Amino acid sequence: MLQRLNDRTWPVGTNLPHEVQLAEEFQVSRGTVRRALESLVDAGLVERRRKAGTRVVERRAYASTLTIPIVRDEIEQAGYRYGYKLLFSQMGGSDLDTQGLFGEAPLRWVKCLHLRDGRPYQYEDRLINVDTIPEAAEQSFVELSPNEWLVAHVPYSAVRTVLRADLAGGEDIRYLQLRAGDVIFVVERYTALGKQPLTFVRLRHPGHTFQIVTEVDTSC
Amino acid sequence: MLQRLNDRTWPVGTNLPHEVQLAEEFQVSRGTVRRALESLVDAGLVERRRKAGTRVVERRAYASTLTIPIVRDEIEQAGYRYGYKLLFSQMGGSDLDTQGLFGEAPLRWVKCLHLRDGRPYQYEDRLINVDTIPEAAEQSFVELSPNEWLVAHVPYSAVRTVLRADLAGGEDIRYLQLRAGDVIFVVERYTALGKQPLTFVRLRHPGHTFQIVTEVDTSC
DNA sequence: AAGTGGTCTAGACCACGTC
DNA sequence: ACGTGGTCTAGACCACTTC
Repeated sequence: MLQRLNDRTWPVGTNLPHEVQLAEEFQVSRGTVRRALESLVDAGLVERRRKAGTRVVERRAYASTLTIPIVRDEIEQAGYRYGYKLLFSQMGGSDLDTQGLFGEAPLRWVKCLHLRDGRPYQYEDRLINVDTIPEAAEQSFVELSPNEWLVAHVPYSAVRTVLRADLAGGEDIRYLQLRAGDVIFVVERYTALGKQPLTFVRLRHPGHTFQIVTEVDTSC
Repeated sequence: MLQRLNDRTWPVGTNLPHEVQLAEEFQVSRGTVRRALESLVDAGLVERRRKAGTRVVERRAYASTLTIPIVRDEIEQAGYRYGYKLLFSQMGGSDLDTQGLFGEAPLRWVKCLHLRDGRPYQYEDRLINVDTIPEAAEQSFVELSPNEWLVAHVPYSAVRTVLRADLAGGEDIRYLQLRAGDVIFVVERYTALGKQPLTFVRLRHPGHTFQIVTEVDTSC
């Protein structure tokens, strides 16, 4: 079926035969046809609706998958030495614009720096909801970064990610050792478990050393 | 099962009971348990290996999905007016660094501009492999952008995406009407069908008006 | 070697949404 | 109303990989 989609035997807009017909044609059971069709849906190649049937769609979605990396692994796997420094930690307050995401919940506010071969790689500015993650109040984050601790311990179900480019500002210049006019790559991430807010983080990378690369291959 | 993962009845590192046991416990058939477990694998919550069993993993992968948008839709759905202008088109050559991705294949080289409410929104610099997409030689791309035409007509199976931040250079300043020192958000995308290269594109957006937002919710 | 997940079958019934 | 996809079952057998 994938081959027929790729060689445009079934071009965009076509309806495929229904499950029972496909099962007969390929001499397999309906269940097997279903699993195959489901994987085509997952790959974003067709869409299915009851009664309407299975339709070939334009290929655009499902291009790439972003991950929440452990910065340490990211750096070490690239063959560099990882370093970490806690810059700041307190309960409550923050100049981050959280747009009321956390309501009145008590927050832990942490700033830290991830280093690659001793040089600033990422400046992390984070808020943690102590209502939903009470253990976060006891963590010092002196040795272990919030990033690493959270990924290891706290499950989430919803993520919102924003990627953008920015110019280096005051804290970037100080912590990331940049100059005014330098470029910053910003990742903001907000995670929740169900409707409970967990954490919001703003990650700032020197633009000249950082990029996100994703690869996907859904080949035949 | 999702609930047990979220409330850490089954914490990271645990092995789940095997399929037959779960089937008995939840009073369903093994097939049903399997489908549920498969969706947990897709969500990146567990990993499974024969004989070794089903294991709870750290939650980091599978955060967000990037799409290959049709720029027109992206702009119009945000409530703006879309505009398009072909800047340049020829066969062969290019100053883009394609790192030998296309080998000796004949290429179509196109530059164009996507406008939002009359203002430059995205500067597109693209190479199309005419060996694998011969129809691309006949398209003028005067009315219809390569982006739109390709998404509608050409299936792909592999995508490589690079996201980064940059400073505005010569062409950005001219086409995107920016000033030296302004920030650019760059998306580079390379697509292929199997091992056949299809197209490489570099998209440049004014950094102050552009960001990528992705949301995922795998809630209970 | 044994135990786990992986694949397949044949059949039943359900539920949605288009016609 | 009816045709399509969606869900479930009970069972068989296979294939990998760890013990």
